[in-house]
Order: sequence, then C-alpha cells, then structure tokens
Amino acid sequence: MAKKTYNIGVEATLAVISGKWKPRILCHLSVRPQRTCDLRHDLPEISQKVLTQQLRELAEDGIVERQVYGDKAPFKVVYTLTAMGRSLGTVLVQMSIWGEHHVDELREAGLADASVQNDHSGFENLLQSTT
Amino acid sequence: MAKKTYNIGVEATLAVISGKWKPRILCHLSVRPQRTCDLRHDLPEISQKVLTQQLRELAEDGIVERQVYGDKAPFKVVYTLTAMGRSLGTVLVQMSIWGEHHVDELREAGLADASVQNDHSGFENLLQSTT
DNA sequence: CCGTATCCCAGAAGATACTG
DNA sequence: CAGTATCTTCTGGGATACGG
Repeated sequence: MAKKTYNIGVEATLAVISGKWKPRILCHLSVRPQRTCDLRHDLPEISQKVLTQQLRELAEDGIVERQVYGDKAPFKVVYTLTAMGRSLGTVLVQMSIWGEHHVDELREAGLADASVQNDHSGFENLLQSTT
Repeated sequence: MAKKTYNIGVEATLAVISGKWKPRILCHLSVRPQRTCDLRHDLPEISQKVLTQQLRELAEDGIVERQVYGDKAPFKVVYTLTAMGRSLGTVLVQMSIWGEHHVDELREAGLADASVQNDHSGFENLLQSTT
C-alpha cells in the first residue's frame, strides 16, 4: 500500500518505468512472456538480485504478472505483461521514437557523442492489442 | 561532450526527462518562458542549487535555452523551451494520460493509495506547434 | 537576482555467498 | 532454477553559506 503522491501524471509514469533495467525488461516482455533465465540471458550484465528487484517493482505496479510452475527445487517462473503493462505501448513507442531522434540531433549538432545501440523499437508489438 | 550510449531509445528519453523536478519544470516552461525566480515561485520546495542543476542539464540536452539579460548585479535570466524541447510534447502528453489512468486503476483495485494532485496536463500547449 | 561551493544523506544498484 | 541476505559503492538531491 504505497502512499505515493505525484504532482503530475508524468511523474507517476516515470516512477513505473524508470529503473536502470526496466525499459529493456519491458522490451523483451513485449515480445513474449519470459522466464527468469531468459531475461538473464538477454541482459547478461544484470545481477540476480537487481533483476528480481526490478521485476518485483513492476509486479507491484501491476505491469507484469509472476507465475510459478513447479512445487519443488527447480522452479520455472514466468513473467508476463498485464493489460496495464501492454497499455504502456503507446508511451513506450513515443519515447523510443523521440529518443532515437534526439540522439541523432545531438550528434549532428556536435553537442554530444551519444548513441543508441541495438535499438529494436520492438515495443510496436504492443500497439495492436490496445484497441 | 557526454559519451553516452543507450541501449534503446526509451533510455535516451528517460535520461532527459527524469530528474526529480524536470517534469514540473517542463510543464511550467510549456506555458511560457520563465525567469529563475518564476520557477522558484512555482516550485517553492526546490533549492537554488538543484533548480540550477536541473536547468543546466536540460540546457545541455538542448531542451531549454538560457538567456541572460543585464551586465551587472541583479541579472534577469530567462529559460525557454527550444524546438527540441517543444518536440517532447507528444511524449509528455502520452505520459500524463497514462500516469493519471494508472494511478486511478491502482486505487480502484485497492493496490495502492497513490494520487495525482494538481494535474494540469498543461503539456497540451505543445501539441499545436509540432506540425 | 542568480549561481557556485561544500558537506551530508538516502536510496539505487553492484558483488558475493547462501538456501529451497 | 530462482530468490534472499549482506555488505559496499555511487549518485541524486538537500542544507547551508558565500560571491558576482
């Protein structure tokens, strides 16, 4: 029962998606549900602890659902985007587009040396189901 | 010349707009250019230091422009959204809408006790000029 | 009026080791 | 396979005081 107060809507959205690994986690989940080990494979540099943390937070915010299969030792845990999570599609696509554009502008203007690596704006998968 | 690498576009956007006060600063600037003291008046709880910090970062990212009037002691400093800053309109409006909706959902579901206070989704001012 | 310089703290995130 | 428990590190932001 988090007692959070946000001044404007943007802050609430930021609270949900900002986290060092959350955008990339959401990107992978937007393709299909993923097991913990799948996510670790996609994000080799994340530690177990932080991965679990970020997923827990997303679950608390109602963005992902956690399902456990198996009753003993080797478990199988699958994370799936909820309807609320999928509804982030529009936002994430807009943010992807703007981000890529902005990075280009900065570089062209010589103001920075930033770049966007393997940008699969794969969030577009989410746009179908929203209607 | 920040040497930044982002994995996906969303991360670049987040880097620009996430900051404790940035969404609210952008909201005020979306109405009209503002002096430093105007912003301090609108955001009474921010300290001088942090206000300057956030504005500097926005300026480095090409989101706002800083203009100084006066050559001695009592200066007048005005911050204005650049074209790049105004181009955030779509993103910010989408984030506002989603954020307000999400907070409502959480409360209705009894999952949290969050709220959005004085939400002027005032970012809509930015949507005209984008074309 | 506007900004900088210090010092300080809380929270986010990393490393590592251990359990069911 | 997944997750928890510690301990450490680092960064964003706050408080305060000073300077052009």
